[in-house]
Amino acid sequence: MAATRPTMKDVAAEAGVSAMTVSRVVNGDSAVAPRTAARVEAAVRKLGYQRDDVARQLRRTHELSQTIGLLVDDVADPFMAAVASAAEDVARQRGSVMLIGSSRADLRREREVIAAFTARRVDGLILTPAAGSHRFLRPAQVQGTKIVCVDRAAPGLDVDAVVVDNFGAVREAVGALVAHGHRRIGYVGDRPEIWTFGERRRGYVAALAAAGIAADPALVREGARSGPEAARAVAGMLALPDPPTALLAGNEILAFGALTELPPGLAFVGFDDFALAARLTPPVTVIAQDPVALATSAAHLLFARIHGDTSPARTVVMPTRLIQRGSGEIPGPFAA
Amino acid sequence: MAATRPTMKDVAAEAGVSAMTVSRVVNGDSAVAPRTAARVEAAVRKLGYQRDDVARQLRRTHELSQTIGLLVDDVADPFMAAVASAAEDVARQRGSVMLIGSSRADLRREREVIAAFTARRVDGLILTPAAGSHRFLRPAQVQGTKIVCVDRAAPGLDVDAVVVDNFGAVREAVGALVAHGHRRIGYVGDRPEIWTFGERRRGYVAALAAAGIAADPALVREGARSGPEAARAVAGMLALPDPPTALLAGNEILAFGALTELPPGLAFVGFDDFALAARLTPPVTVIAQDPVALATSAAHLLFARIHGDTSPARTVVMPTRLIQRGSGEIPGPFAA
DNA sequence: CTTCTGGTTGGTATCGTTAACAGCTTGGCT
DNA sequence: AGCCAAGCTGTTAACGATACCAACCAGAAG
Repeated sequence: MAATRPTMKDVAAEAGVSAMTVSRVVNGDSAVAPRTAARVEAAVRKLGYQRDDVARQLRRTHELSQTIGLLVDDVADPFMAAVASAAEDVARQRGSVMLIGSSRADLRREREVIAAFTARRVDGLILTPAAGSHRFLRPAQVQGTKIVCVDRAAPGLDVDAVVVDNFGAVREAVGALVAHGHRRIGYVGDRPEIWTFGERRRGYVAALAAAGIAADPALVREGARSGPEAARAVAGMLALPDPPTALLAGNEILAFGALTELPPGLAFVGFDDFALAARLTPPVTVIAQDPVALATSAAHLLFARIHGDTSPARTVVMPTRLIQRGSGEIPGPFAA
Repeated sequence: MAATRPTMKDVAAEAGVSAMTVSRVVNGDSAVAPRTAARVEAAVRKLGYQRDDVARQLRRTHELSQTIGLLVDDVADPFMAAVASAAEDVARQRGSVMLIGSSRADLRREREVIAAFTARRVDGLILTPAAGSHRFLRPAQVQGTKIVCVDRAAPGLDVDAVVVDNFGAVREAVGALVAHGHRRIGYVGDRPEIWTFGERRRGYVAALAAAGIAADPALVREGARSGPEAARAVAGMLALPDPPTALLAGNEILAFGALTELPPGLAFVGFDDFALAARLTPPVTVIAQDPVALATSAAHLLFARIHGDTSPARTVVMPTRLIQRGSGEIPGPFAA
């Protein structure tokens, strides 16, 4: 049957010493005679003892728990997966473990998961905040939980964030489409209430405005959260009497969906680079960002805060790069 | 400054009751007079109190910690990301949070992360075991930590596993290539010491043997763990005096790498389906499996164990499907 | 009036670990 | 011998929550 987990007391009895001595040995405290330490170590091995970090954390309430929490929309999203991988790498380097949760863009779910994390005394949180106010994080923050946002800013919360210039990147990409002779440019994005997608749409609108093109609401489809949804949105646009000649997809997942519906000859730009972009026909022009660099930077920032950095909250903006591979350079009807 | 986290004692003082009463209110115990409960709730809100689950877990040592651990090779791998997402979903449904770690196929790292997890009293572990013996998990298992493997079996450990028939799937796919007239078929895989890739190679070898084709070691490149490594492996094979006319890639990441080097006319089959497979030229034939179903099944199995299922360890085999899209049906030199 | 019941509340000990301090050796020095 | 320092080990009391039991109160029953 399930043997119960041995405690320091058990090890102490086995080795004929006090629990305190076991503690010292287990934690590598030098002030133990080598012979005693050897006896304790033998007992540890014999019983299969492992220190109980739950009890340890309780006793050492003012020390760190060496646990951080990561909250993303959905780990299955390749961008978020890269973020999670990079964040966990840094956590490991810093001797911490990482709790992970998916909000699925649902603020209530995000709240619940964060509550479960803070109840376990995480030292800090890395978030891709869902839409809506994150004021609810204030108490946790006041009580010492460090918070860093990645990919998105958190409305109503004074925290560090590591993001890219979504507005500028999209404005540039749409500007390039305009320069290639497009005036009817479609945009498929996720919910604009999510900071990142709000910024991207702003960039789209700004580029059109700068070119003196009136924005057509029929060419903007937002709230798509999956490939099939994006595909339907694109199909809808293409069925218009005056369909777009170019299209911008707001992220990798939406790009995949859009590409399934994309007719040849339609110009296309996607946000986020992906493995096979160069292999498609035509090769896909993308706005590339570096999720690993974003997350690594965010994680380092978090650990700096955890270890006492109290400087004012800052927002780190990482670069994006427009990679022109062909699909975005297909000339439009107004090409020179 | 960082206000310190309020405790039940603080709430009790604020509400003019004992800590015990606060505990009852916080945990929804009914035996509290409504007026008292209201006073306590007001104090909880006023102080921003949240129950400390670390202390709670310690006191309730024989209850569950409502925490599970997931250990994968690398969350950034799309297959593993899907697994993580699905596992976390189930955990959440079951009221648990999930710790995540990446082994990067390094057994030592896997051990360390698992130790950090068990020290935090996880109720169970979902693993994609790296190469090597997992005997080291025995003590944790004996002490009650439930373990389920997903995607891979764990050599030397008596645990549940949810996998696909990698051997049969690859044998079928390679058999199909042979049937299309190929005799020089290349294989790019990860380290065969990892159970899954061992099985896949066995399938490859068995299919060739069944067709009476002598295996050529120059056509087998193993140990590739990234796109670029797979690309180099493929380039190496193609530079042979007698290059392959067909190629099988052992997983999604390797397929992406291989595809960058793949000349037109070479038949190709990849293990794992991916979003743009149908969009490539030619469309890519794949062996599809369902990582979400695998992980969901594994997680349900784990929670069943956690909640007392003591039946003998079982291995669940989920289906794969050969999706013929074109690249795998390109005829070879021996086509009828 | 006493006893009892049921509903509510509080006290105490404990989970496993460790900080702080106390106590015991041993050996060296005067 | 006497004393002290250094090195090692043990004791006690927490950390914050809760299981268990005791105590209290009102009102009902006898």
